[in-house]
Amino acid sequence: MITPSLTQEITELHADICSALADPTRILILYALKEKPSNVSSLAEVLGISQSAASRHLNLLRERGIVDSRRDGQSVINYLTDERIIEALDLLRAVLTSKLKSRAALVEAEPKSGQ
Amino acid sequence: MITPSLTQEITELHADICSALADPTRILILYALKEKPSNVSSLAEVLGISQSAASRHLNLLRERGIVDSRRDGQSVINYLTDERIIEALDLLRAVLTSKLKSRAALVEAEPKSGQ
DNA sequence: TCCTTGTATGCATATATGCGCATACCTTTA
DNA sequence: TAAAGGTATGCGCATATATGCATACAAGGA
Repeated sequence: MITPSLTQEITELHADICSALADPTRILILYALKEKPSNVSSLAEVLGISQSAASRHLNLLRERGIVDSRRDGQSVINYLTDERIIEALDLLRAVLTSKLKSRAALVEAEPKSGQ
Repeated sequence: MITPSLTQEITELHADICSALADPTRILILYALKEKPSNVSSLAEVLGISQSAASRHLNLLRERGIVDSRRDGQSVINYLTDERIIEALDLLRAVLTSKLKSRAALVEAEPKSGQ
């Protein structure tokens, strides 16, 4: 029973995942967690952001199911739930790189100030 | 010469691409364009959105370099610039599907109203 | 040149997002 | 149980985003 509204609901969830990636700080957080699961405050320190900002970003990522956490003593360790998120980010970064490169090539070829 | 601020700038561009995907309507637009490049108003009609909304979404996608357009008579044909965007979307949708499935499995196993 | 079709945009508005600050909350340990 | 480390959150604010409506623009045909 696939209704149009069901499709739309899934598309909204799809967009929710994308919007979780739509912030520079969260992107940095995700790559950092890929390297090393860690707790809120050390993450905040590493990335040079406030503790509250880190907490909120992680909370959002948890709500979206992209990050999960387990208690370890007095701190809470956060980790990625699915490496495919990183794969997707890498793909998108590759797209970005291609664009930057071709733009650079244009500048090379056309010295008369592009646009 | 890789400065921290350069890294940050790239991360911001990375996030810009992600945020282009962070809207249900735009996701539908991208999948529709993958199937068939098309002009603003037919896209609007197919997706059941207003012409102005379609125009603005396409404009944003163009600014981000995800969509490009060429004039064809009186209409403007829009098309994807890079199929990897779709790959990334598919990856993220797969992540979503996994989560929905495992959540469903939990409901199966645990009939005492989850959470 | 005027009209039609197709597209972009200014305006107003409702909503969402990110952040710092201060503070409340939860665990563990002394 | 009190103190300390670590985490979450209410509040206020500045900013960004999405949308409809009406309208300005652009290109092709009569």
